[in-house]
Amino acid sequence: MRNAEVARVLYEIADLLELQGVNFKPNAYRKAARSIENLTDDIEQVHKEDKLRDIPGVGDAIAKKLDELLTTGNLGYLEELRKQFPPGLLQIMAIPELGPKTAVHLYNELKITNLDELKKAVEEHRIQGLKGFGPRSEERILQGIALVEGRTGRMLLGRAYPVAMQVLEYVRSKANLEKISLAGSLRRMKETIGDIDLIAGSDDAKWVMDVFTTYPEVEDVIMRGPTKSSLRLKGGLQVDLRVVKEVEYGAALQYFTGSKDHNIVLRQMAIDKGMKLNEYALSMKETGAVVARETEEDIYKALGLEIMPPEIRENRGEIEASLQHKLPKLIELTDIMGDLHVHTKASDGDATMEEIAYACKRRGYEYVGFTDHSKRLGVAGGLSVEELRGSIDVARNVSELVPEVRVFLGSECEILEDGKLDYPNGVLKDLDYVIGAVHSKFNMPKKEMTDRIATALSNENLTILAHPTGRKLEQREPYAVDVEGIMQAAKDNGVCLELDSFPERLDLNDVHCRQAKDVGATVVIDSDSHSIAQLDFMTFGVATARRGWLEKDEVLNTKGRKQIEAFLKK
DNA sequence: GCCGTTTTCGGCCCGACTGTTTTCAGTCG
Repeated sequence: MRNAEVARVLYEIADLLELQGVNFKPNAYRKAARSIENLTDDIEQVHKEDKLRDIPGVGDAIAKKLDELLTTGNLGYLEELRKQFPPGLLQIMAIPELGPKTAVHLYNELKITNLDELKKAVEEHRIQGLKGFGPRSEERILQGIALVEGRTGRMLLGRAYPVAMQVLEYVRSKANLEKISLAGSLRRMKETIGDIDLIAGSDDAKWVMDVFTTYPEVEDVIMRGPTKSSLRLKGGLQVDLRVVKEVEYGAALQYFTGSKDHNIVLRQMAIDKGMKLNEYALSMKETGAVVARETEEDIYKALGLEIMPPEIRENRGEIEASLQHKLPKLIELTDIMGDLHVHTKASDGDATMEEIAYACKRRGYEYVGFTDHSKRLGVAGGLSVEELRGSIDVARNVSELVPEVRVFLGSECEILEDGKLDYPNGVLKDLDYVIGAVHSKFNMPKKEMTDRIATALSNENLTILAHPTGRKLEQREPYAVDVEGIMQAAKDNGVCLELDSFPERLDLNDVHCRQAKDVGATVVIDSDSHSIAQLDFMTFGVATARRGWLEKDEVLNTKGRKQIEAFLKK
């Protein structure tokens, strides 16, 4: 069972306990679930080593339940909880502004057990009669149902980020604001986000709110208060803006950037110093005297910490590292010297090598690597051996046309079921480098998939392992594979692990990057772009690498042209 | 249900907004 699956079970228990109306237990289960999601190790391995109790938030009771779950694949406790409420209530709880209390209330009073029955009850105006509900409630519920039914889940970082930057720039310029920033999971560059959080510091909050709520792309103003407003944009994204006084900007930015777990530790540190930390300031508990608030730096400093980049504020050891002055110096987008996974018109991309080479020159890249698909991937225009040989000449010509950018010719070569590559070694050795990729037979058992990839890694022509787990966010689970074993094998064979920057992929993910760092395997961050515009996806790959604590030296394509030439020649 | 240089019980982050309340509960982040 994967960590994410185990976490999902605990989240469901938390929701069901919340329906029961018990206190504190739901949060205890959620904390344990988050820890397991963030775990670098495989939960099954932790279980095998009898170390479940070492996971933060896992005590005797939850450890016992995990043991049952991981041993039998089932959990009696969850089955029992499920019997107490109809499953539809969890869906009702997914409606915004409708929580466990209301869900149970509707169930007890009107015997409403799912979204359809709720919709019917609203349409027949049976909700209005209940205590605490009016006509407005019915309207909100109806909107909420439509939202839940049309919802695909969380929004990909790569989709939300450009939208958020547009809103931010609009408010910044129109309201003439200096102090405005992304906050929340988007500022931390999580791979998926729930909604867009913005924070502004201004002594004229009303004016800022006027500007914000009249953003041209607004579908619906969900709420509008003096310091906090929420919009739903035409694309369905929700944007929240919180305005605080100018002097409070740093405190608010820190607070609303999170993560929740990071802030809980910070607040505890404040309490230990006789202080209190909230969105307005770090202040003395007794007197209320302000200790720090204007900048994030001031707040971290007053707590005895070095400030850390938003991407690592997840309570995964960054606070300890800060205390010991051992924070990593994270890789930055400007460290990237080239892109080694780019598709062209020859397979399923939509630009020519020449067009892409010029685009790379404009970006200041020193090199680019073209890696069209291999023959087996017919659906994506995989190249025959003859076509591949032909593209070697094209690449040479482009290299002469655009001398500022060194052009490498590689292949995104299928790793077949037996671990062999899709071209004979005699062909592969004529390329500058080879990226191996799994695009077929995702359902192989773990051992077989691991052997398949390990075989490919041992091929002397392989340079990079593409998107190592094959997951696609909101679409496809990663295939079953021993990730740590693969990382070790990659390191031993001198093969780099790719961090594919495509928004659906981000594979390796942040936790895997951290694992690669621990193992000592080299990571290469690629855009996997199929168009010129997609070269920009590099931003999200670098952000994910930063979330995984990677530093410049741990990433292959921070090296300059000469070093890469030497590396690929080996 | 978890956790502990204020330990084995008694806490658990805390403030803003909404709707329908005539003072607040529920929800959210």
